[in-house]
Amino acid sequence: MFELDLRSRDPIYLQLVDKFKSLIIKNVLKTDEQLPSVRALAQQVTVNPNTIQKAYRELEAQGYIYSVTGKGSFVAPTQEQDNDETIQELIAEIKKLLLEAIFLGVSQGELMKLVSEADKQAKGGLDNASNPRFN
Amino acid sequence: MFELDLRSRDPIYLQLVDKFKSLIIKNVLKTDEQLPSVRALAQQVTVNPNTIQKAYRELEAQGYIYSVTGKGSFVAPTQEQDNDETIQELIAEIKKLLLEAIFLGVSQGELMKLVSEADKQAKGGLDNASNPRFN
Amino acid sequence: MFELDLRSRDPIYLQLVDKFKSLIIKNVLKTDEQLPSVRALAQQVTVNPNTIQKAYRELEAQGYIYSVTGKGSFVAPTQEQDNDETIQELIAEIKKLLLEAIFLGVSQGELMKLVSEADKQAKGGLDNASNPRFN
Amino acid sequence: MFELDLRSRDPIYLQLVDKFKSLIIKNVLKTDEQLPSVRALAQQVTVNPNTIQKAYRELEAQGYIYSVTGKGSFVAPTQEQDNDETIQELIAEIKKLLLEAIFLGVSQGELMKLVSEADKQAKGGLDNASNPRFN
DNA sequence: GTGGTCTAGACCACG
DNA sequence: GTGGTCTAGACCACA
Repeated sequence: MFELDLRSRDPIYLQLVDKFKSLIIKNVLKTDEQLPSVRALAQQVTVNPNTIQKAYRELEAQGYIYSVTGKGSFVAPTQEQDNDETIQELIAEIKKLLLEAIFLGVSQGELMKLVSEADKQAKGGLDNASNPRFN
Repeated sequence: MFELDLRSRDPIYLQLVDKFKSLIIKNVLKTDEQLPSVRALAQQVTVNPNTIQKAYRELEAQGYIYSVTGKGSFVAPTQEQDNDETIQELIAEIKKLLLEAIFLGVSQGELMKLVSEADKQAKGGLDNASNPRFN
Repeated sequence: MFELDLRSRDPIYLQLVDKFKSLIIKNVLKTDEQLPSVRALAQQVTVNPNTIQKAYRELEAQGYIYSVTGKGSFVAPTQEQDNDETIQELIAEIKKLLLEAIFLGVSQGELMKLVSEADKQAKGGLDNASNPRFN
Repeated sequence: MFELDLRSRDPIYLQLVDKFKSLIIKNVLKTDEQLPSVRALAQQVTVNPNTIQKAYRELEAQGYIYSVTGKGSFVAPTQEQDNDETIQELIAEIKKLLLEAIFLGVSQGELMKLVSEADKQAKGGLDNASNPRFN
C-alpha cells in the first residue's frame, strides 16, 4: 500500500504526507476513518516512528487529519473553510509549472487533458475506493 | 525587481532560479541577453556572491543560461531537445497539484482558464516584454 | 586511494569527479553503494568540505550518484537513457585527441588496442573489483 | 576559416589553439608556413590581440609553432623528439574518455571506426590540403 | 571588469 | 550522524 522511494531527494516524511493527501483526495480514506497507528505504520514501512510522527503532524497542520490524544488520527471532514491563502499559493505554483511545461514544448491540449483527467479522478473518488487502482 | 523571501524554506538560490526561469520563459529576458553580473546582483539583493553563483550554475545546468568566464552570463537559445524525463516529472507534479486544487474546491473551469492564460502568456511573450505585469 | 594534484589547472572538485566516475565505470563502486561522507572525505584528502560537496553535486547532476539528506550519497543505478548530446560531445573530444595522438606518432594499432582494452575493462568490471589494478 | 564560438565555456584562446593544432595535424598548414600576424588575425576574427598572443604562446609552448622576433610565427617541423610524457598523458586521457563512452553505451565497433577514421584523416592530410572539407 | 574556485566556519533539516 | 545552505573574504583565469 505504501511504496516509499528511499532514494528520492524528497524526505520520507513528505512522501508519506503526499501519499496520505492523495488517498484522502481520492476518497480512499474517508472522513473520520482512522489512520494506522504510528507504531504500526512505522513497522509496516520499516521507517523510524519519529518520521511517521512528523508526517502526521504535517497532515494535521494542513488540515487533512485530526488527532485525538490516546485514540489515534482520523481523516478530517472536507475543509469548507476559507483556506483562500493556501489556494492562492497553490494556483500560483500550478501556473508557474504550466508556463514551464509549455516552454518545454507541452501543448495546451495535453494540459487541458490533464485537467480533465484530474477532475474525473477526483470526482470519481467514491468509485475508485471500491476499485483501487491508484498509485 | 527581485523580491526574495529570506525566511522561506526554499533556499535563496532556488528562489533566484525560479525568478530567472520565469523571466526567460515569459521572454522578458531574451536569447543572448546578458544577466546581471554575479557581484552586481549580489550587491543589489544583498546576498553573498557565492549564492548568486550557485543560482547561475543551476540555471546553466538546466539549460536556461550559459556563462562565459570573463564575459558574463547570458540567456541560452531555446532548448529544442525534448528532455523527456524532465517533462514527465513536471507533468506528474502538475497532476498532483491539480488534484489538490480540485479537492480544495477549485473548479475544473477555473483550472482550464489557468491553462489557457498560461498558454497565451507564453505564446505572447514578446508583447509581455513591453507590457510588463509579471511578478 | 585519492591522489589529488592541488597544483593542477584542473580544479580539485573536478579531479574528484573524474576519480569517482572512473571508479563507478569500472564497477569498483557498485549500485547503491555508499560513498564516503562529505566530512569524512574532506578530512581524508585534507580539503574543505564545500569542495567535496561541489564534487558530489556535479556527480549527481551527471547522474552518477544520488544524495539523500540525512542518509548519505550513493552510486546511482546505471543510466538507461541515451544522453545523445553528452555522447556526441564525448565522441568529438575523443576524435580530437585521437588525431593528436596519431600526429604525435602513436600508431593506429596501438589505439585499436586501447579501445579493446577499455572495452574489456568495462565489460569485466566485476572481475576488476576483486582484482584492483586501477589508478 | 575561423569560426569561434563566443558562447562556449572554453576560453577563446584555447579554441584558437585547437583550431591551429587541427590545421597543422591535418597538414593544411605546412612546416615553416607562416601564420597570420597577431594583429591581422585579431582583426579578422574580431578578438582582442592579447587573446591571439596567448594562443600563439600556448602553441609555441606545445611545440606546434615557433616564433621569430620581428618576422612572425611559423609551423614547427614535426616533432620527432621524445615527448613521451605528453603522449602518456594523452593516452591516459583517451583511455578515460573511451571508458566513459563505453559506459554510456557506445559500442566497441563504433570506437574502432572512430580510430580508423582519425587515422585515415591524418594520413590523408596532404590530400585534404588541396581539398579542404574539414571543420 | 567577468565568472570560477577554494577556505573557514556557522547553521539548518532529516532520520 | 548525514547532506544542504549561506556568509565572508581571498585568489585565479580570461578578455
